[in-house]
Amino acid sequence: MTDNTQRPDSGHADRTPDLPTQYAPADVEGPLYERWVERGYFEADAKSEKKPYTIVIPPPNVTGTLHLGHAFQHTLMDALTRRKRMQGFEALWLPGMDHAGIATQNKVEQQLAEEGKSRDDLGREQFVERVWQWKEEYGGRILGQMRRLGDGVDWSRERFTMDEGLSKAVQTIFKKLYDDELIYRAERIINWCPRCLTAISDIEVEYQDDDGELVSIRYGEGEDSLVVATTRAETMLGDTAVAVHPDDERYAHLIGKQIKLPLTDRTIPVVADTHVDPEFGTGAVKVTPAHDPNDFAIGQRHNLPSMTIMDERGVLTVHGPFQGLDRFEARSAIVGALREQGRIVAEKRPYTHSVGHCSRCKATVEPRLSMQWWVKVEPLAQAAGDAVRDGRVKIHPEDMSKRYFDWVDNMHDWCISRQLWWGHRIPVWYGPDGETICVGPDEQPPTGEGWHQETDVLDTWFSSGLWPFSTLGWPEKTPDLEKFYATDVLLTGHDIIFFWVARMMMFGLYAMDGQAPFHTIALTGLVRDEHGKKMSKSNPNSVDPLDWMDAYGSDAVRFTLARGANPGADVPIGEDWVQASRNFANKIWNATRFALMNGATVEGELPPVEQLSATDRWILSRLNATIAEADGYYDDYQFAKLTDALYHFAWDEVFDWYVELSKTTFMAGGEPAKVSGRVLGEVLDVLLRLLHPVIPFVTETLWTTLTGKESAVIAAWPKDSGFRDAAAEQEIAVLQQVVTEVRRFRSDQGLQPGQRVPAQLDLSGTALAAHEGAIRQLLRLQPAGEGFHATATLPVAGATVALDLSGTIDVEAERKRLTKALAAAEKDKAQSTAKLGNEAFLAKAAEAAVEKIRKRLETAEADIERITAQLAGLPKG
RNA sequence: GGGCGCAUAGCUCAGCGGUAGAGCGCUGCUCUUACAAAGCAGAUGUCGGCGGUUCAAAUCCGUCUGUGCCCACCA
Repeated sequence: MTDNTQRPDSGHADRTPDLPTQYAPADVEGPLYERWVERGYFEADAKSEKKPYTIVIPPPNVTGTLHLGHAFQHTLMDALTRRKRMQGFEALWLPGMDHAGIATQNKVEQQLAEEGKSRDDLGREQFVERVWQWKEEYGGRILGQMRRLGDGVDWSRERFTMDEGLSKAVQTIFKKLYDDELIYRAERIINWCPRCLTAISDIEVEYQDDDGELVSIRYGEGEDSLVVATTRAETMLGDTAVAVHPDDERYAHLIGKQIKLPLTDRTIPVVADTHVDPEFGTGAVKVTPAHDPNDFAIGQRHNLPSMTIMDERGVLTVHGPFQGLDRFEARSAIVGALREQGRIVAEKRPYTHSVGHCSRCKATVEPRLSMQWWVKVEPLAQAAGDAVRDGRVKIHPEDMSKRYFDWVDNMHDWCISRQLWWGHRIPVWYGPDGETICVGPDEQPPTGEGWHQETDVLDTWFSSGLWPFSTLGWPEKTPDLEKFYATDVLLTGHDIIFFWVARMMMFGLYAMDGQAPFHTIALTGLVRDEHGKKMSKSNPNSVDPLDWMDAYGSDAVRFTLARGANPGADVPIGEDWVQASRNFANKIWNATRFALMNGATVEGELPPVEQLSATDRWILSRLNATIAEADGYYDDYQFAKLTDALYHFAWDEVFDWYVELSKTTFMAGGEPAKVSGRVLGEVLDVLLRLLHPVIPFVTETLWTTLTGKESAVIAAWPKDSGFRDAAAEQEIAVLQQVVTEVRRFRSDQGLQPGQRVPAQLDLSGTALAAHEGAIRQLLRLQPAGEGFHATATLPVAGATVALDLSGTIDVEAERKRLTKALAAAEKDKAQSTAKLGNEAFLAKAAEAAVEKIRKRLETAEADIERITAQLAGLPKG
């Protein structure tokens, strides 16, 4: 099956794996993915007997392309579903896209603008038609990129929020909410984007500190005057009052009076309102009910009229010299005019204050009084909060739930109408006599003279709020809905808790009779650059993950992202780290090549324990412990710890030690080599399966080559056999200690790694007798022949290694080394003695801790004795 | 203005009461029966400052400083 990786000159003739010496991801990844899809591995079966495991994808915008944030979340979701599939669940990862109202409409409008046209030139129907065309032609590029990443989604269930079925879901729930009086229409101050020409919800407003200027303007004349401060001078033309605090003595004489509004022929009242902070500015506030949410509230309390002075594009409409000016032009013009009249008392510039911007186009939001549709959020939000409070839905990591509660417990009604054309049109019809009818999906809209449908569409988050069940067929009781709802995990960035997560909770609980849409909400951080800085399109640090996938393979990108995934925390990623991951993939690749060249196999039963060497028992013990560890991390969404554990087990233990030790066995041949081959086969088989959910491509290639089986995608998940062998682990730990210590000596002595040295090994104080051959091999030690003269004797962990360096020994280096070792041992002894002399410690510390210290003391004392003797035996310098 | 979080090796981060860890980077030696995208060995930290609790504190408490994020109707 790896014919695409074969090279004619790939070496040994006997049992040659068809693997080149370097892993070349590009050759493998594309074809593998398409094969998986063709074989239907990712298609879930609603009729299956298996337990379901469901994740719905946070639907990317149709306009979107894959960025690192997607790659990150997709990697984790893919790993979760792939593992569950291997564990025998009916795993469904459902893909799809969001129609993304404003974003998409803007895109197509831009396109039209290039043709010199506007949406009005086309008219609503044609424009919407055009958007659909755009979608067919350019939309959904991200879907191809998801294939590239390796996302194991069920393409047969791909959904789009504007699909017929999903539109029906929207209409159904709208009708239900309307009938339950949870949807209503009202005139309020809303956030208006003068560029997109639509209302937007509170959370679609991004606040940022902008430089403005705070001007103080004198209103009224003489005695009957006061000074107000504002950053929005242009709105003064719409002022209908000035407000002061009721207890503010400075203005007590003015309350209730009318004062002259400059630049107009109007007079406005001075009202008393506790909202005013007497400490701030002059303690007097101009009140513009139609253009400021606070002022609107004041207006309501005092029955003030609202005067709208701008049109939907932010152009002044009041008669007079300022008519036709844009709001920003008007601001400076009006300040200029006031200055001429001597009414500007003070100016402060720049004055930094927080200004709202449209999250879509960054235009400054204009508070605007208008008629909109609202969801009455209170009962829904209550239920959404309770579901988490009573533990039916878990938020992971847990401290993120505070944010969730803060939001759902203080939610304002949700403005759901948008003055756009692209989206779900509100299913309400207005009659000639002022009637309003909400039309359900199975009802006929009213016909006849004078009836017309609401022109507004719904906020795009309205339909995405239905995503966990609309995609499964709701409102029909489909087998999918039956089988796969509620979903298991919602995995998404903490930045859309409010936009999306809370809304799905509200709608899910409401539509599905109190059954929450997911059991667990796993919140991830945001992807950052290698210095922890935010990546954004406007920053040069922004990276296209496709570039990295081209250079290092999808697996490398995936592994890097998973490795950075500490729950809820932001993920820094840099190209160096992707390289490191690629190196890891290459390492596994070569280790598997080595194994195959030495007869590693998965054929037959594992040999019984009696036939296994300590080395074999050690690695199998560690292997099973690693399975258990990996399972724990997978279950807890601890991807950083998971990948770290597998990385170190694979590289440090299997590749650096087990494979190295097994070389001796393989060279010797015979039955032990066979046993080792079977064990190595087992270790790699399991390891590759453990890694497969995170790095599916390399592991698939290697695993199928190793096992000859169809695919790792449908392989069984490894099970911890429970086999542990503490004695073997201890034995190998001692072996490692001996080898490392002697290597350090060799290195200190300046010996070249390959240089053979005659040596005598005394392993009688250890359990390492059986490993002498391996130790000699790892340390390049020759048998001590005729005339052997030990120039250095190294005592390590009960073993003694005597080396003959035939007078070439560097006495000074050795003295230095020994002195250092002696100091370390003495420090250890001192610390341990102190500890053991501490009665409070002995009384309170755990038995194991005390035992550990005793052992340390023992070792230290033995070391001091040996090292002292060695130092004494060194020739004088 | 409120809330939350973070300060540990040059960089990015684990550890969260019992001898300071990882990856990358750095130094030296190496083509050694897979892998130089590698191997072996090595160096590097008063765990942000100051107090406190404890036999024992990077780890718990207080406080200060720096820094990041979220929320809020700062005219």
